[in-house]
Formats: sequence, structure tokens, C-alpha cells
Amino acid sequence: MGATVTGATVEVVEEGPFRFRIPRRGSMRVPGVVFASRALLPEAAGDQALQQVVNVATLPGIVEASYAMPDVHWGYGFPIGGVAATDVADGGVVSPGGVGFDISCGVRLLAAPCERDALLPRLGQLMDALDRRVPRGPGRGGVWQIGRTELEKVLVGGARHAVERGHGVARDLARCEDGGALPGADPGQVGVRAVERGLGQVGSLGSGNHFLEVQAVDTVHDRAAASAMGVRERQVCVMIHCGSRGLGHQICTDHVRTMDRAAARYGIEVPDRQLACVPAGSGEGRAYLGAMAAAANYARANRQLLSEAARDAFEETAGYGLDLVYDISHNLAKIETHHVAGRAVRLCVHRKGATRALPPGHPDLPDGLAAVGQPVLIPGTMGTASYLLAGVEGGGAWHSTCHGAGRVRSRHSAAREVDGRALRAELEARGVAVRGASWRGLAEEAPRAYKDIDAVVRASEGAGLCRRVARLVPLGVVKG
DNA sequence: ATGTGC
Repeated sequence: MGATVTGATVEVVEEGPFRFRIPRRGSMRVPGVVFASRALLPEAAGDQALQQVVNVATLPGIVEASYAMPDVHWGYGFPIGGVAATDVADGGVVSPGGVGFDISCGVRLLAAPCERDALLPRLGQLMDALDRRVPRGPGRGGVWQIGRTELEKVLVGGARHAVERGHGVARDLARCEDGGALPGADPGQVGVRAVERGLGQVGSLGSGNHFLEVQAVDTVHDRAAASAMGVRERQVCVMIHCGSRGLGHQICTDHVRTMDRAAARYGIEVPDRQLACVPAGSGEGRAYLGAMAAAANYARANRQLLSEAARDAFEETAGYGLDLVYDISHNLAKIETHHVAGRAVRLCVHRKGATRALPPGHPDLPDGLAAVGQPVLIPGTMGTASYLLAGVEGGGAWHSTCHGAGRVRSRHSAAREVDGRALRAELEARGVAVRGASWRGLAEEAPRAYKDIDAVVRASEGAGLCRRVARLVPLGVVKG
């Protein structure tokens, strides 16, 4: 190929369809690889995402490449849509910026035993029931009021603990990444401020692009996979997109500060302070990974409790419940074993705004999904489509794919250009019921502030990172 | 994303 696309300062070489390479230069230890169409390459004025791909390539212990998914955009230190793996035994680092402030932000999809047309007469009533039951917006209390002892159990047990307390059924856990609890959580590494912030927010959506949507399956792309996952055409589903709230945010803040001070002792220099990192096996590295796992479990319990709220609303208004399809994070660092140059190596895989996508046959897949691969959940922008995807054989970037549309316009700019009331009226006119938390919040999340989700998913599939299983469209949105 | 900002 060899066509060169000139970015602001970063040289990007087109290698093939949906694949660009940033050649290794200067202190880069590995090249950058960007999976995207030309149209999806970050080019918005001031977007430093490709420079961030370059910066990540300088991290100690990074192997193979600094990867970017098709929804890549500017983030804190690492780009959102970035994937980087470091060799733990070779001084490979862990960096909180490679996970993000919303630790274990993720998505779960639940399926209702009902078709779209049968629900429509009761949609308004259902949305009102959800409106009453789903805490959302900045701050604001969660559905579960707990004390410190119970919070510690949440940090260790995640969704598993929530189910043990009666908030869900055992089958839910089989459909959660890691069975609902990431091992290795260390509540002792979660600071007092993080605990304070986390106490009152278990079971709450938060704000920004987080949502709970009632959706309907619009297109089935892969009938066999959809069937194995428990999804069919016209089916009503619920998608929940949220994370670890103030607790995860505070953990990130605290550990970035610690690492920023400690890095010099390990002889680490980074091109951007936001890339603060230490060896994953060091004291500070293990402390962060323990706190990060605790936040991940908090996020999983959070989604489990919001599922219960949604189930209660469905039982109340429609007389039936919801089955969990899957729950998966898109902001996490995990210690995983991969083959590098024919050798099994323990890697610290950072996925920030990127989703794990295990291929068919992977041993970590639950019963019934081994033949089709891991479900991948891609939340759309308010009022637009969302996707159910599956992992594929040979997927690059350590079995990872995209996570969503990717913002192209700042919150501020969106709020200036869009009127929240008019946007709600527009969505309602298109048949999408809206229950928001604030007018400004709605305006900031207007579809025009994001990339085209259909294009992002097409590029992800085209790049061989995943395949499409089903496309879902919103019937009603509960917005933080 | 976030008790939204050094």
C-alpha cells in the first residue's frame, strides 16, 4: 500500500483496509497500529489521539504494538479506544491512564420474553416505572444503601455478592465476565475518600454517556450466534451502560498521584505525566491492580443492582422478567496469558474504551457460548443504534474490539449547539421515549457529538476484530 | 467519566 495520510504531526501509513501503521520513531518501542477507515481516523482540530498512540508506544515492556480501535479519540494519557499490553516479567508497566477514570465502565444486555409490538402499548408505563427506580445524574444516591462492611464485600465479590444477597439469580453470573467478580481485589488499597464516595452510589447510572435503554432487535446479522446468546429479531432488550461512579474516579486519581511520584525510582520516564506508570509487579503496581479490581467489582455490582431495578419495572408493568445475555467491561487492565513469538507470556493488557472479544473455543467462555465466541456489547449514542457483536478467531490487539461511537464534539460544544428540550421532542417524535435527568445532560449527549456507530462497527468487523451478531434500536432511554 | 474547575 504505502499511501500516507498526513496527520497533525504523526505519520500514518495505510497498510490495508481498516488498518494503518504509525512507524516506530524516536523513543517508541513498538509501532502504532490503528484499526479504522480513513473517515474514522481522528482529525478533529486539537484531537491528540494519534499522538497518544505514539506516546503509549514508549511505555516500558510494551509488546507488539500500541493499538487503537476504530472509535479512538483523545483521552487522559492513553487515547480512548486504546489497547496496550506489557510483559509483566520484563518490567512491563501498569498505568491507570490505560484504564481510565471510570474503572470497569461497561455494558450489560438483558433480553425480555416479548416482541417490540407487544410492548409498545405499555411502553410509557414501563418508562415511568424505570424513571422512578433508576437513580441517575451526577452525585445522587443508588438503589442499595449499604455500610462499610457490606461495601467491602461488594469490592471483593462484585455481582456475585449482589446475587448472594438476593439481587439476581445464579444464572446471571455465568453470563458475566469473570463470573461477576474479578479476582485479586484488595479493598485495603481503596482510600477513605473513594470509600466515602462509593458508599451511597451502588445501583446508580451516573451521567455523561451512561444510560439504561429499552431496545428492540432491529437486524440479526448472525442467526446462529444470536440464538446461542438468547436474542432474536424484534425482541425487546434492556441495555445498561454505567461504571464505578465516584469510587473508581477517586481510585484513579489517588493511584495516578502515587505513581507520578514513584515512577522515577523505577527509572521510568514518560512523554506525558498523564501516562504515570510503574512496573505491574512492583508494590505500587500491585496496589493499583488490587484497587482497580475492587472498583471493577463495584461496577459489576452496580450493573447487577440496576438490572434488578429494570426487572422489577418489567414485572410491575408487563408481568415478566429479563434474562441476562452478557455483561462486559470496556475500561480495564487484566493480567492475561497470550502467545508472543510462539511463547506463552503473562501480559498486562490495558483496554481503555476497548472491549475484550474472546474467540470461539476460548476456555473462559461460559457453557453454550463456546461455539460462537464471547458476546461484545457496544452502546450507541442516545437515540441511535447499539450492537451485539462476537469475538472472532485471529482477532488482533489481544482479542479486543471497539467500545462505542466515540465522541467527536466536546460536551461544551454540544451543549452550546443543542437545546435539550428540542432534542427530547425530536426523539419522542421518532418514537423514542426519553426520561432524562437534566436538559443540559441531554444536550451534551446529542447524537451529533459522536461518530457514526454503524461505521465504527463496520470498520471493527472489516479489521477482523469481531463480527456483527445483532443491531438494536432504542424504544426508550433513561438518561443520566 | 467525575461532589465536571490549580
